[in-house]
Amino acid sequence: MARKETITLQTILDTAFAMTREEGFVNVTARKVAAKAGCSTQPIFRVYKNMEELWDAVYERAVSFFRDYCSLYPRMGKVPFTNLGMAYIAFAREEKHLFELLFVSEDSRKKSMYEVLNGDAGNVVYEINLARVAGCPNPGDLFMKMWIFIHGAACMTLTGDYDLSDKETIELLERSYDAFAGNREG
Amino acid sequence: MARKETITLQTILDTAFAMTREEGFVNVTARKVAAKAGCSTQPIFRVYKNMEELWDAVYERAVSFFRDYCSLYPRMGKVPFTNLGMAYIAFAREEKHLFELLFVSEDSRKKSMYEVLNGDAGNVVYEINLARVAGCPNPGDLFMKMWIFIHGAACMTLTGDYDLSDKETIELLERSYDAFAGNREG
DNA sequence: GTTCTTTTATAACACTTGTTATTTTACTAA
DNA sequence: TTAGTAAAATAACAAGTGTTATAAAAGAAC
Repeated sequence: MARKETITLQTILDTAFAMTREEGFVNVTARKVAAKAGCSTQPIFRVYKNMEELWDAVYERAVSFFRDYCSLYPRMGKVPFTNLGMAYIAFAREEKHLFELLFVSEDSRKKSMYEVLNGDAGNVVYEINLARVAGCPNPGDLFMKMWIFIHGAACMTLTGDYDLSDKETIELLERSYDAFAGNREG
Repeated sequence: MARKETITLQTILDTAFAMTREEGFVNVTARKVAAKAGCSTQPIFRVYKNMEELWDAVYERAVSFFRDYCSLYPRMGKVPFTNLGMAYIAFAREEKHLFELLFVSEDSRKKSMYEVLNGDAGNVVYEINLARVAGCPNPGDLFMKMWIFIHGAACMTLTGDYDLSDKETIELLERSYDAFAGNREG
């Protein structure tokens, strides 16, 4: 009955999300997305009402991407919060633009940190319960301290002010946990 | 011999810096600065070769402003690093746009964190020596841990994910210091 | 093949940016 | 008062943005 659709919503969203990863959210403009997708700007405005809608979709995809990234990250920590912390810091190093969008930007659509962290898997709640089971008397307070520390390391990674290896970072997190938990240093 | 100068370099720099504090670096455009200063864009390009030069000047002023802010901040901490840490976190809360420019942005002119922290007063070196005098065996390592924590709290302040009072923050920093230093909790 | 419909491309509008050419203004020296 | 000079204002250019009006293209039904 009519011309066949060649540029789909998925094509556009995929392109825009890839651009966010590579060049940052700010560079996701109508013309640049169109150029990357090999079409004019028109197909964008057929499937999305306006750019705001596309940006919303990209943001939501970034949230999902982060949650998948964390749940797929190899579990290597011996103490609570270390798994999630290592994934978080690695994410800041490997996906700078996404980390910036999700956790440091002033973007109006930004969710709170804990909203992003608590995905379907419920990472934070899971980790806190893990700590409780491990015999920690005040796991919520301990998580807060640990997360301030982890977030600090991640943000410094982003700006190049933190440059420890994974091995060194694990050690650092484990020692910090012990310190916050009140265990003597070994 | 000629017309008297009415819009000086100082006027323009003051205006641009004030705008950075209030609206952020991104909003310091030629036309907006001119509007705020009550003139056309022409006087800007008389005293500065281009906007890049003005932005450079604004950035340098932000660095000075931060250093003054820290050295004027009331000293309230009982343990090392707490003074600087409290000032840093307060700066993130009170001067969001400046903090963003100096410590989290991807701006090309951004100095490293430690370069900014080590002003004429040599804050970091001073604090580390203070810790050494206080009998700390490894003040450099201790500072690193403390500063990751402090930076995390400051960055979370910026995004609204941290909202403790000054009193609570001091306590938090002092306990963290004790924890990192290996002192038992009281 | 013709007609109809939807998708895509082209072109344009209105706005913002840095920057520059031109004109106007204000002051000083003679 | 006049002439010269530097500062400031006006206006324009080129490039970028989101968005939309219009034209072209491609496939389906007849």
